[in-house]
Amino acid sequence: MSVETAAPRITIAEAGKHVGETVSIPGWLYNLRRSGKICFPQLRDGTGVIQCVAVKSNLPEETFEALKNLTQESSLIVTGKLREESRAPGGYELDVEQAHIVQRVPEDDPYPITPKEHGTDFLMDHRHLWIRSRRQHAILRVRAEVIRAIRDYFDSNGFVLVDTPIFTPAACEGTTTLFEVDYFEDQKVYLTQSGQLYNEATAMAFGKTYCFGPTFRAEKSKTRRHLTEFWMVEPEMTYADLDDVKKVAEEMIVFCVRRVLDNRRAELKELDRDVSKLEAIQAPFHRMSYDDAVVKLQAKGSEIQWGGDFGNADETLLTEDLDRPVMVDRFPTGIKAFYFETDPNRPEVALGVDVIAPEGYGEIIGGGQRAHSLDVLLKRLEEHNLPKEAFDWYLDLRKYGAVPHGGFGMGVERFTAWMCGTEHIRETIAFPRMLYRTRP
RNA sequence: UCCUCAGUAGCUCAAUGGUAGAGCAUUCGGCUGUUAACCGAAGGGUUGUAGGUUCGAAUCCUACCUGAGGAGCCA
Repeated sequence: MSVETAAPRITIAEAGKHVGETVSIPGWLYNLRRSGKICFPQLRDGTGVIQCVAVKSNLPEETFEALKNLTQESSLIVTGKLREESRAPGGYELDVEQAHIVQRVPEDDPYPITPKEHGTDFLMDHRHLWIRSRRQHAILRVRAEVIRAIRDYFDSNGFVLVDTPIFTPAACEGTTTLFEVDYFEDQKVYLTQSGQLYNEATAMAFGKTYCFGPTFRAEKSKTRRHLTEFWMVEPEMTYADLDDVKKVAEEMIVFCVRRVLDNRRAELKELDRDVSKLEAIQAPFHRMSYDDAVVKLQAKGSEIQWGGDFGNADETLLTEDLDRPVMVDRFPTGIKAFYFETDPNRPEVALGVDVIAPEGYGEIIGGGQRAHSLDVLLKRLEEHNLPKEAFDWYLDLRKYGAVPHGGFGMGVERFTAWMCGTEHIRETIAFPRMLYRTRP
């Protein structure tokens, strides 16, 4: 059963197509300005905000009084005629003829988030309401666009979506950063930190696959770039080498940036995002070896030595003079996970690649070519002190038709933060999970 | 885990060791074109918690709690 309205029901986003018509719009009171015998309720409905005009002399007494004294975020259905209006924010205005108040927010317990400024702690405590605000609303719409673009890219380029489990029996890579969960019969399982090992199995079955879902990292990282629960897309390709991985990463990023620019212009404007920075994201990206990156960083004053991993400041330094992402490859084997293929000409470097976004957004993609020889993998497990038995099924992939293959993982929130130009990753997911925050 | 900063009205913030303040929000009054409207008035406080110094503490000291920023860690 659908909700009854006095006139044909439309959304605010559709207002332009109904100028001159009498329509009903269900929504919530975003803000209200009034002046004696006229008032301007601003209605939001999730698709936009529209200013309404209620004039005392044109309305029944109780309708005007109800509107004039309405409280912020009260739910209501307004009915009236739409017209273009240059004075109204948004360009269209609705002359109220009827108003049905669905639920009035009581004034002794008013909506806590006013149009004025608030602090981080307060807003995070009210995250369930904060997502109604224009800025948060815009960010989450960009996120949805990013996710849709990612899916479209892989779906239309021969990748098959095969999702991997969230409960996993052991570490994919390291061991210390896993959330442990009680399973039946005193068993322990862990929340996935990457679907990659399973992706390697599915890619051997389908050729090209990807998984896309939540990922969990029990790292005690307290930075503006870390969540304990985040969404990651991970493609995996067979008969592919490091260059193939880099090419797909580059193509996918350009595709997603284009989609955001094409479809979420209004949201980027709401966020005051400098879109020229995003227009500049074109192939080819900058390409650089780890060796050259270390030299460049040292020249810029970094303390980094060959063999060390980049810090946050290093990533920013590396891209500060660049207008598009940089792909850094061939990292020291020692700082990469056990499953990376090594360079046949230089066993001391791994065939991994990080894609580092400009403007200080840091690593958005990590990936590379996987070791595909059984002997190499066995040796590597030993070097990393990992139990061979836990990886028996994974090692099967090297016994039964091993081929060169590779892939990468991209964090959706970091990518969205980059698109939106947000300071902190916590705004790019509806209900962020962080080191010291799991509510609401 | 470490470093730094912060905690005062529902919110954002003021207040030389000496009477607890403003704006917004709420309530009441005014205004027929407002743009985070404006004008007038009212209500609203155990200054994060527990100790200590002092004639006197929001202010100084100690511990703890909470939060923020950063470091480390980080596929």
